[in-house]
Amino acid sequence: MAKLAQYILKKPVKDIDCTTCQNLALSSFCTLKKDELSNLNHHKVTHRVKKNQIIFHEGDAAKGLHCVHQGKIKLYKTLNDGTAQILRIAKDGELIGYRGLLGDGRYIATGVAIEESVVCFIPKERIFELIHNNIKFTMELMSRFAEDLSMAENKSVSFVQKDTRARLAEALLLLEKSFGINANGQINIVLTREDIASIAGMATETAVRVLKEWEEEHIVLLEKKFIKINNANKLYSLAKLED
Amino acid sequence: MAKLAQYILKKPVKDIDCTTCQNLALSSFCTLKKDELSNLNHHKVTHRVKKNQIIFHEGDAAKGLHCVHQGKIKLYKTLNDGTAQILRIAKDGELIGYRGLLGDGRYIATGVAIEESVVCFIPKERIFELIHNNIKFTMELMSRFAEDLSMAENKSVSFVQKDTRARLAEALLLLEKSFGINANGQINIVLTREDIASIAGMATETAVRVLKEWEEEHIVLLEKKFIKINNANKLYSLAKLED
DNA sequence: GTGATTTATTGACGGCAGTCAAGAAATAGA
DNA sequence: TCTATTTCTTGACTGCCGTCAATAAATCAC
Repeated sequence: MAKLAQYILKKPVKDIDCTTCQNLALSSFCTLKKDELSNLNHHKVTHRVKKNQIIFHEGDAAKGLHCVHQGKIKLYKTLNDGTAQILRIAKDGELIGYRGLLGDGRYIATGVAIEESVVCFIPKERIFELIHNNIKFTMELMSRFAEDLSMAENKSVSFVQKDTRARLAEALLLLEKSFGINANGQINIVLTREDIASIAGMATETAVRVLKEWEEEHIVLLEKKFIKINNANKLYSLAKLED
Repeated sequence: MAKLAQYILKKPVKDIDCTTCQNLALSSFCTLKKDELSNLNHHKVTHRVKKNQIIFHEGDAAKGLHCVHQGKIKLYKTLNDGTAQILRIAKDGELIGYRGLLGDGRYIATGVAIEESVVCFIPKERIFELIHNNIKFTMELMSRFAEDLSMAENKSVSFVQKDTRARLAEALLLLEKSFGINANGQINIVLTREDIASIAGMATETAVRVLKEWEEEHIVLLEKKFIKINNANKLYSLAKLED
């Protein structure tokens, strides 16, 4: 795995305003009232993070949550044997680290930027304030949990019941759905083969082999690190998603 | 799989009172005030359900949530190919079906009694009322989600990274922790081998074989459907839980 | 640009665990 | 109780996919 920058370089960014944030509609903060938004804006700190920089560590005390302003943040758990398992990859407008606010107050995963990103930090006191005062926000946050939970459960069912091909097909379709496609029709995210394998829960070599096989069958088109899905229907049936 | 009784027999039970419920301290409702509790009591309906009776179906519109007063309720998802995957087994004092309250308002799993049980139903209107009026209850419910989420994520990591032995060891330890032991030191729950295999994410035959192997090594002691953990340390190391 | 490091690819090999099948044991239903 | 059904157990077989190893390609750091 790539060398990771261990600490956030303190590079606060000044010119981002929550009240006019481009991601507002996408984010959980869309439930906030005007004054709550300006309060949020006043207390948030924006950082520019470089590729491979860690934003928070699994097990660290959670001092607040982070909102991805721009970029992509990989969330993963590390196992005893050193291997990592990717839980999800957050994109613009998404909150990360919010699970650390509950329970034992520690982050349950590590967040690392997989590309240069801009992330806003919001102290947990402000979030608790919002939870207490804004029921819409609370419900929104709860829905977020429920959604994550559904995803996690579906994932664990897939992991245990499906073979590697089905899991990889599912992963590719999910990535396309989540990150969209670029001008060339390719899935709009750059991942290493190792990351793709981790998302789909398999060995890197297996991911490489299956991708190659699918390229030969014109199901996908590979160009450098970009993947284009040529035959989504075929992938759907391989993923055994719906009947 | 056993034949399932498809509908709840309407056998309301009258003599259960939320305000004096034995499970109150264990349940999320411990956050409720006196008047909220009596209101809850007034609106809840208690049912006695028999073994193999379904309480709610995956995909059904959720009309409320259910609180297990006594018994054990298995929650599982059914896949396209008809195989089932157990998500968890709820016991006294636990809420089930609460995920149906958010998102698309449908139950995401099927709940079936694995032993004769008593379950209270609470209409979702009452729950929403509580969420709006009692921040402690809301936070409690959110913590519940967070905990479920952690469990689900740990599970999917286990499923993908660990071999069958580790998963089965983990499952047994979790069952003992969750359901305790009876007078004979056995895990206090009766499950079929098929259920155990489903919880641990493996074929029934594999679960049978590994259990037998462990019995020969005196790690567990099998007696009918009861399992006694003889060597928890060994199971811990097999499960590769902590370092 | 150039060397060092990381990432991707390919092949060979082997074992874990799933599937199928068939019989025994246990449980449920009448 | 007796029969039917379900559940458990065991064996045989197979193949998926993980691991190891070696090289090529790409990327990074300076």
